[in-house]
Amino acid sequence: METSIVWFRRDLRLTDLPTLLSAADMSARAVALFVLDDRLLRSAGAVRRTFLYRCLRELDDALNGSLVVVEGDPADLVPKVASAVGANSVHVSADFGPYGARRDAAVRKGLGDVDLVETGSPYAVAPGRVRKDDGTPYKVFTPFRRAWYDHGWRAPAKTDASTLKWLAPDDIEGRIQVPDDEDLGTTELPAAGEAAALEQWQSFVANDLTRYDGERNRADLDSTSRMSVYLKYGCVHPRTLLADVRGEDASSATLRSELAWRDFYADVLHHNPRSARHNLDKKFDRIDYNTGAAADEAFEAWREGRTGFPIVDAGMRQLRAQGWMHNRVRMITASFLTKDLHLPWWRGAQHFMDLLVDGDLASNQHGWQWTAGTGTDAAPYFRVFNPTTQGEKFDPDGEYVRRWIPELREVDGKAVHTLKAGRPNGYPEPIVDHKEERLEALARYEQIKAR
DNA sequence: TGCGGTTTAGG
DNA sequence: CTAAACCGC
Repeated sequence: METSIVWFRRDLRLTDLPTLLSAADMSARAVALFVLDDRLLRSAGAVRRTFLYRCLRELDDALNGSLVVVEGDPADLVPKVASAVGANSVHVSADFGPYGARRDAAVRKGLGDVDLVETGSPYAVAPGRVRKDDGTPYKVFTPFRRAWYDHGWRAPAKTDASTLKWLAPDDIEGRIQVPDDEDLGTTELPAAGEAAALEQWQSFVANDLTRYDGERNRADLDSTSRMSVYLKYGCVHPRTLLADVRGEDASSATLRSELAWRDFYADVLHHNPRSARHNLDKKFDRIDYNTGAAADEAFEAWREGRTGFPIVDAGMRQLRAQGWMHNRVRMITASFLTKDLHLPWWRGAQHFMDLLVDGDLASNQHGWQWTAGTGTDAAPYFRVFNPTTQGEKFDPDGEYVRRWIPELREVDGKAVHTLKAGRPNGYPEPIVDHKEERLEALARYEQIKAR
């Protein structure tokens, strides 16, 4: 009898299971396997580990308790489980990036005659598939999006895991319970799992989609889709979302475009694995960053939300409180770190990856590189966000700042952004002069441009 | 998903 | 005269 393993990676996609199973003719018996990968877990941060555990518990419920969880190195454990259950094949969604490729090679080696079958990707179009006519990858977003849209994608699979015959062998060595939640202090996370994802999505489409294009940049409104964390963990597939936003209205088009950014950055990282840690555009390797004790102190003030720039501090405090930050504010805080504090983007990107529950290597690192001006299709070097005018524009009544900075709660309206009447309750003076540091950033970019 | 200087519409 | 539109960096 045919026995297969469905190896769930970090993406716990229930959505596409029937498709991948029918494609593989896995009607007989299947083991649902998740490997708690030491190396990935350590780098994830407590917030993402805990959210992952919650997703796993939900998945286990959906599979009637037959999810097999083991802990360790996939290169050892996947072949071991395959051998224990006499599997003929292992099915896993495609991965990318330096670690994913190395891990796949190691797993494949251990499997011997057992097939390792890639059964899809957590993207509308898998990384590497959208290419120019000459076969090279796109380096600019807009033409990528056009080609991505022309390429198209199949309809989402229907979720019905209950029709599958899941095996839950008890004698698998190292099988463990999903770990308990870690202590997150007062951090509040969204509900985990596929049901929560679909509920949030349906509520967004019914109530907020029409306002999306006009209001998604407003930090003070809950006007974004909040899908990032569910996409990250595969609680929902982007094709499921795309199937619901096929309209020609501006909001549907903008939402599709945001999903195209996600696919674009995955594609960029797929073709340039080094760009997870290094400047994609090498000419920026020569740029002068601040270092030493004063730089570390500034970095600490940024991380803790006490830079004296209200919109920046509000964002950094929201990040700690929710493991999430509004996208517009991510750009503002990132611009501040790179262009006002003259610190390298990877220091900020690391902090975001430590705390963001939706932290995704491709989107995070390339979002940062976009702001820093070092990435593919990056913002031009002369574009420097002014934290005060950005605050006035995207938090016009100051509600967002007051929500996250208690010291400023008694300041009325948009005056919280300028604080001309003073800084109450010990809220700090600005740690830098934005006008000066903007010119300093332009001068440093000018330097590397010269040669 | 800039900024700042210049042009121009409108009163 | 003001503010929005325009435009080069």
